[in-house]
Amino acid sequence: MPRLPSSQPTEVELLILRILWEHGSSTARAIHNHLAETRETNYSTTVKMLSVMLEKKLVKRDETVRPQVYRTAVTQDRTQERMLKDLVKKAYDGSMGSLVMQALSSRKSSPGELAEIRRLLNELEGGGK
Amino acid sequence: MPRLPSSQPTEVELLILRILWEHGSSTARAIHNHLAETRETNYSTTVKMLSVMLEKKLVKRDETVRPQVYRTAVTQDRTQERMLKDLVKKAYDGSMGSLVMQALSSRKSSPGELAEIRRLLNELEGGGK
DNA sequence: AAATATTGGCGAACGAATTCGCTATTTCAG
DNA sequence: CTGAAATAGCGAATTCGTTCGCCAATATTT
Repeated sequence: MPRLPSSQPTEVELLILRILWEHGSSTARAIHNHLAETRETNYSTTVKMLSVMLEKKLVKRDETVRPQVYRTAVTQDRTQERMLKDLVKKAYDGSMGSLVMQALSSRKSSPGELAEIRRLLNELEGGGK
Repeated sequence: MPRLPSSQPTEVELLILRILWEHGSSTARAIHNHLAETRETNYSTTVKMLSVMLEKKLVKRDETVRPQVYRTAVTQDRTQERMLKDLVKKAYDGSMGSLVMQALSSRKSSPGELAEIRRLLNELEGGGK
């Protein structure tokens, strides 16, 4: 009757990771202050989440200093890639290509982004030969 | 102390939606048989999930026939788009472009897919003027 | 050093997601 | 028509994610 353990960072975990990616190593207090800008949350909750993330090895903690300092244990790239792959598997039947096409057509990317993508595309097709 | 109601189809809901998208309107039994190919699940569970999805308006039900027949109430495109947009917001800071770039570089798409994407890209840049 | 404030940690509580047992209803074979 | 088989529905149980209250430990202020 259970449910599978998610393997991907959850909603709040991701919020905290993003704060750490953006601001680098931080104390619980600093993390909480950033979090509190967006959501109504309690300091206790932040600390608890950090301890959960510590167990899941999503963050590491320097306990030699006071207050303790947290840093990420996963990179932003790898995390994004994992989540993306997961979405492709769950919703696009494994076809990354069809996801990309939908992404491009459904959303207007900026001209700069389009140029960037075109450059990447050239690289990929060139390298493939 | 709760958690927010997810707004996106959940794991199992998505599995059921995919079955319906692929096979069209189906009875609970037929849906269950497809589900059971992949996961160990009970007929009762399938029926329950369908009733939950009915409440959430993810599926509709024709009760005039016996056995009742379920069909989707959401399209695959819209669902994918929603989930994609959600991922972009949560993990890519809203930048669809950076998602696309990571998608293209991290995964080898087939040459056919790349050509298709290039075609789409031309169309987008052309149309933008 | 005592009082006060900040930091850290634990366990309880709640909703969401998923599961299934059990009962009721309907269908169908004989 | 009667009993067996399939279908439908309900409520309880379980896990995960998230929240917070409360207490302990540590640091800061007076």
